[in-house]
Amino acid sequence: MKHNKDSTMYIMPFDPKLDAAPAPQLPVRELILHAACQVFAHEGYAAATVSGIAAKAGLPKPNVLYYFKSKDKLYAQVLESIAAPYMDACLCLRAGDEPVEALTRTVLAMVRLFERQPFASKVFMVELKEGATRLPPAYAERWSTRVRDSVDCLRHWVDRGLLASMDPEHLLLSIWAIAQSCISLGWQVPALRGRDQLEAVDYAAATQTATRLLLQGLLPAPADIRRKRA
Amino acid sequence: MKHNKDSTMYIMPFDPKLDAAPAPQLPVRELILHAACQVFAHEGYAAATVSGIAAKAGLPKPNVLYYFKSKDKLYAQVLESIAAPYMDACLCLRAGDEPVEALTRTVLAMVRLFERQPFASKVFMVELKEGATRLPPAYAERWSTRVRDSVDCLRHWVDRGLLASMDPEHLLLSIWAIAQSCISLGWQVPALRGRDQLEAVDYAAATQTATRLLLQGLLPAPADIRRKRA
DNA sequence: GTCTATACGACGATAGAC
DNA sequence: GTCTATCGTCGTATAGAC
Repeated sequence: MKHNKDSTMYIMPFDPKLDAAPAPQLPVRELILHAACQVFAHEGYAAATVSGIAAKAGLPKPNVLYYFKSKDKLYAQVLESIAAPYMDACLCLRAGDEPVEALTRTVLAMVRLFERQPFASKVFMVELKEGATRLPPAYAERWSTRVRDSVDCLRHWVDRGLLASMDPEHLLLSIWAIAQSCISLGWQVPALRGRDQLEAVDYAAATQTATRLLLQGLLPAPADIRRKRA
Repeated sequence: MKHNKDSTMYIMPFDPKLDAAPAPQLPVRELILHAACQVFAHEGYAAATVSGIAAKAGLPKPNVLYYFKSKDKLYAQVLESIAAPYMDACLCLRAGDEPVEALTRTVLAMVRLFERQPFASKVFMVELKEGATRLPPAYAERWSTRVRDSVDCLRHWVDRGLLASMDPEHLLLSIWAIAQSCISLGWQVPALRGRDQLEAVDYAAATQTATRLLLQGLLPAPADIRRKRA
């Protein structure tokens, strides 16, 4: 174990709490996965390069391809190494649950994940939006069935009048989108705030905002009070 | 004007109504922009290639670079050629408006745009999420100021009690995200439906879903009725 | 304006010394 | 396991004939 031309980039999460444990000494394989996750998060799959990942990890390029045979497989491994928590966070609705409690729990779990693993979250959510086509088959299948379960659950709630009448598939997408949009100011849209102001996100506030926005829109309309402007 | 090796891909929108006018004879420049828009929408900026765009347009590769000097500039031109309607659709909130009416109008305008220009919409919305860094400076500045105006408008409404108490920046992002998520089943997430089922989206239903979801969550809570399960 | 041929670089991946 | 050198491919972009 030599490598490491530039000691300043040995492991460099923005915050000690961010993503995987920043243990000073990490098995090389984990080290590469960690670096790859950050690079894929920043650049996206297509724009990311093996050289860039190697540089981030402080290794020469061939070392990366020694552990993972190709860029494609490395990306798949990254996905596989992070997928599990997202299954539980994004797809934890069950027909027996109480809707408000279950949806609150979903939002909370998602935001928690975003907080602890911002890079992994970016990678996974982008992959989701692109159809999860690169998820290893085993995961993809489990993902699909659990998506169907969640959609069925939402439909069940809608049918029983526990939720407003909406298309359950759109609804599931919207839940993810809302949870994401409430924490994505840091990642995206510098037009909204100053330039490159990667300021600390208030995750507690994000959770509250997302939950509020989601629930009040999901519950059956109680009384349609529309206050007019003074 | 010769080119056009393969007449089957002269111009090939899935639907005659989709994106720019499918006029059988289009100025070459427009033809390229049209093809580029589709390719960028499908592959994203990084993965798209000049060859691919040329093929889509039925032209040899250098012709594309004759009209637009580089891939970068071509992309910028695509953005510039489509940006205007999105300024009006995404950022049409004014402090004097009635919130419910204004927000309904926003959702309607966005979904309309998605319906008429699915490719352009994909390109623009992705660019937005990446920080709009490639928008030509002139547009970027106008975009920023109008974003600030809309955020101020939302804040104004929140302060006056016309909307629930929420962070206005998150709120603006969420509005866009909800509108998008209600029409994005076609583009994304084949895991939700069958494989590659690019079925026709019901845009009227999407509008209704998004509006319903958004408004009921935005309005000040009238009475917090929570129906328990039977 | 149109198009063939090609320059040039970057990237993914491999060979093979240590 | 680690790393230097390098190969083949494909990308953007250009030269220059028609």
